[in-house]
Amino acid sequence: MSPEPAATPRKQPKQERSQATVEAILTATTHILTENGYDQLTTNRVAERAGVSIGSLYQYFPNKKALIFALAEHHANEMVRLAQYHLEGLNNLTIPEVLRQIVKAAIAAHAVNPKLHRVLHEQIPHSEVMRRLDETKMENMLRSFLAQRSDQLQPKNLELTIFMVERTIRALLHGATIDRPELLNTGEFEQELMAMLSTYLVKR
Amino acid sequence: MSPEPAATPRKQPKQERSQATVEAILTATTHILTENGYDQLTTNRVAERAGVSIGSLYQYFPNKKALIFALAEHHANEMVRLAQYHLEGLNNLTIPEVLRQIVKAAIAAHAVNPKLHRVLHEQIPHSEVMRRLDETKMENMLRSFLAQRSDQLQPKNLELTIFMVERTIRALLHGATIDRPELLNTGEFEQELMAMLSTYLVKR
DNA sequence: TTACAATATGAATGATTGCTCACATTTTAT
DNA sequence: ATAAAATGTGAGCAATCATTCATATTGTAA
Repeated sequence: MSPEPAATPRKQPKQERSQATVEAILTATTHILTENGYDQLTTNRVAERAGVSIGSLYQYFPNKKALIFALAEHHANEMVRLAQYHLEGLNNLTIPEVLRQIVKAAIAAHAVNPKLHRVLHEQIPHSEVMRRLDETKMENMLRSFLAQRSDQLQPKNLELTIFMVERTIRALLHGATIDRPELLNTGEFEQELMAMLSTYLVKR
Repeated sequence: MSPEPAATPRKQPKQERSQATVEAILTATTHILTENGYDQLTTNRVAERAGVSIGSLYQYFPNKKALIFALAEHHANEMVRLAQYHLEGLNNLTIPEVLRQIVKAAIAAHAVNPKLHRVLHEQIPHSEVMRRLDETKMENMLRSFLAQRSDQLQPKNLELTIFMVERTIRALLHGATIDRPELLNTGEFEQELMAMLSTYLVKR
């Protein structure tokens, strides 16, 4: 990023002020999206709801797309962060055990802000970039887990397997979050999803 | 959300002439969407490309949303039609055999117009109604297939199973169509998807 | 205090675009 | 042939909305 002077970092009150502005803008965007939907999202309305002038908004976001992208990125990062937290220290587990943890992690990740998640995915025109936000990190995590256990794996083609498993988990969690939220409370859904992946992946 | 405007065609075309107009409009919409994308889709441009006046467009579609919905509906119907064609006379097959046919049917359905399918799903804000277009019929077909063979089924909860299988097939076909089109040529993808569902569903 | 930088303001603009409507043309029915 | 119905036309209205910019306020450093 910008070149840092090698001095003691000191809190810049200016920074705080503008930091608060940026946060207010992102929060307002979230609220308008979840409460009113994408077609009610105008930059002027965001500014108003954030208690900030429209000029300030354009001081931190060059345009509306950038604002939405920043929000989507933030949300994706939160989801990944939470998932990673659930996936620490899985080194000595078997494939079924790993899968159970991965499913649990995905469930937790989708609980970050389901309403926002829904709007982000079903109302907002997705750019190429945006579509890849969640995807890549999950694929990498899966790759490292599965590659370590390739001797226990039944399917031959690792990359295809990663693709299938990642998409399956994401689609089912996504679908449940949006259309069958009641499934997320019972352990049954978790159990069956894990079972499906498990019976497919493990050598018998 | 804002109150939805009527999505029903304004006028039922009686003469051949108007039938041709409607088709020209839908075709033009398809072309603009696939060649230029959703944010280039203006009603005036559609009319121009269709070789028809803007007034004529509004004679058959009350508003832009209705135009898009009509196109989405038409496309979904085509997909279902093609799928059903692949799914006739499966009465005496085993679950794995049925699954193979279902996967084949889904592949065929996604080949109807992949570019349009992509744009429809990733660039266009989806209404509640639109999201359900493909879903329901596929679920019903699955229900009838699986219910007939419940004695061979390993999972207990039929409705949950239908949900999982339908979403899994759709997500993987959708994902492959959009992000990994090369997978659709090899039989490997078909084989593995079938294998995953099969090992999960069938009693051992 | 003073000078400067960072941050905030919001009325105004400019461009886009969905959609209407008064009227013209073509087809059908009698 | 004539009326009525169906269909077609496109200039222009009206509203929306992203974005700008000239100006004001606030904080920092000397």
